[in-house]
Amino acid sequence: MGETPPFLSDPETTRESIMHATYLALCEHGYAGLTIQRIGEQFEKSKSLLYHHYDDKDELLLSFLQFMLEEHQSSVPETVDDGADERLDAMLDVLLPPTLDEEEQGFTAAMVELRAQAAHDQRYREQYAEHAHAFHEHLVSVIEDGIEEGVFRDVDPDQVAQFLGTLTNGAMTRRVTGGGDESVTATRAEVNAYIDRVLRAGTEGGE
Amino acid sequence: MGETPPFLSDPETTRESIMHATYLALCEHGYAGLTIQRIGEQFEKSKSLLYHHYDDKDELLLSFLQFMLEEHQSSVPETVDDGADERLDAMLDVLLPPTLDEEEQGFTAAMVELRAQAAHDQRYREQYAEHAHAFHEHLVSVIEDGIEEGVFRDVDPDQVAQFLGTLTNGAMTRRVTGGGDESVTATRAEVNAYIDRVLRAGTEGGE
DNA sequence: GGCCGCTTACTGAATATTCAATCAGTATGG
DNA sequence: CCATACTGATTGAATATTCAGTAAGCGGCC
Repeated sequence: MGETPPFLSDPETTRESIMHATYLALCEHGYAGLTIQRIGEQFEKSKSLLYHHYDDKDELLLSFLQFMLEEHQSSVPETVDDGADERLDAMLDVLLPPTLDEEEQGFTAAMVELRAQAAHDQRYREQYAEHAHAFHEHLVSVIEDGIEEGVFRDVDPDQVAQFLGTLTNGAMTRRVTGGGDESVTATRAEVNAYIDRVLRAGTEGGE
Repeated sequence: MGETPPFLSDPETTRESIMHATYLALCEHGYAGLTIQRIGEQFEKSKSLLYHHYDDKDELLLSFLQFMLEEHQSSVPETVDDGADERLDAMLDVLLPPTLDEEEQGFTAAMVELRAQAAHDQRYREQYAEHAHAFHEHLVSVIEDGIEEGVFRDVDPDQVAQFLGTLTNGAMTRRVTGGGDESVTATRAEVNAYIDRVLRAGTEGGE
């Protein structure tokens, strides 16, 4: 846990470097133990410099949340040349991989911890609502495409997208909070059953 | 937020009272802001008394986690006289209600925040793994019953239970972290589609 | 009954540590 | 020479935890 994720392995700006340090401190100590001191320890420059770039801890952490959400967003592929069913499959493969390497594990844990803050912090909630909305729209458009292409049934794209979003959220959380990888592999397998039976058009109820 | 939940409205022992105070402090300040001082503020007796009943903050919070998990467990119904499909439906109605009152909202938020700690604290992870296992077994037995009764297809009970567990986890998290109630109502509706098409036996692919 | 000794529940003040944040001051580069 | 990047020392508040001491219940025992 706490490995350098590839996306910021060599930060170019000081602010990026601070985001990097914050990430490492979060992985090591958890959100509740995330202090300016500990961020400073992971930071190659001095602790006081943090206050030169951010007004206070609050602003730093909110920036960090945005930073992480952007990173997460950019990890979901946006293929366009494939069919809708293949695009959906590709998304689910990225969102529900059978295992995670240490790096991905740390990132996922960080995301789960950050997300939980939204339960009592409205600004975090707003950030997540925005982020979830973008992801939702992405899913909706893939499903709509599938319906137009005739590979998906005439389902309610919004409803299906919420369903899949909930599922991927749950899998992400579960994996790093006691569920283990097997909870995700089983979920992934059953999602396929769902897609085949509920979503996919074709010879109705094809066994 | 921070209403007294019915399950500990009038604590009988001092330790129960401390759990109550901890719950209120968690609702008000979040896990990261959960200090002994603030627990003491919600507690009718003195702050130092906390150390008479618990070795340190760590032990208090771990006890609190167990306490909350037990409460959560007891909120899921265990009907026996109904058919398996009705029992499953009843469980999902409890786990994915269309809305939450303020009390339930606070409880859910607290559970989500606590759970996230498991991402970097192994003891929390162990507690959750145990809790999740019990819930999983409960689901499995309902599904197995359904298969025996002939109301469910011959699915893999373990896989389906993981799927539904992931789903309910995700819904719980999502609702209080920016998804809102509509994400859950949509999910609930689509779970019905899943149950009808994938799980339920009978006139195959019944529209 | 009434006093004793022991345990348990409880308190308020005090401790050392850690926290976020400030600030005066030093480089450095255009 | 001015702005920006940066540092080390420092402040005061908040932190977890301790501790000496009070109050109250309780079983025995003269």
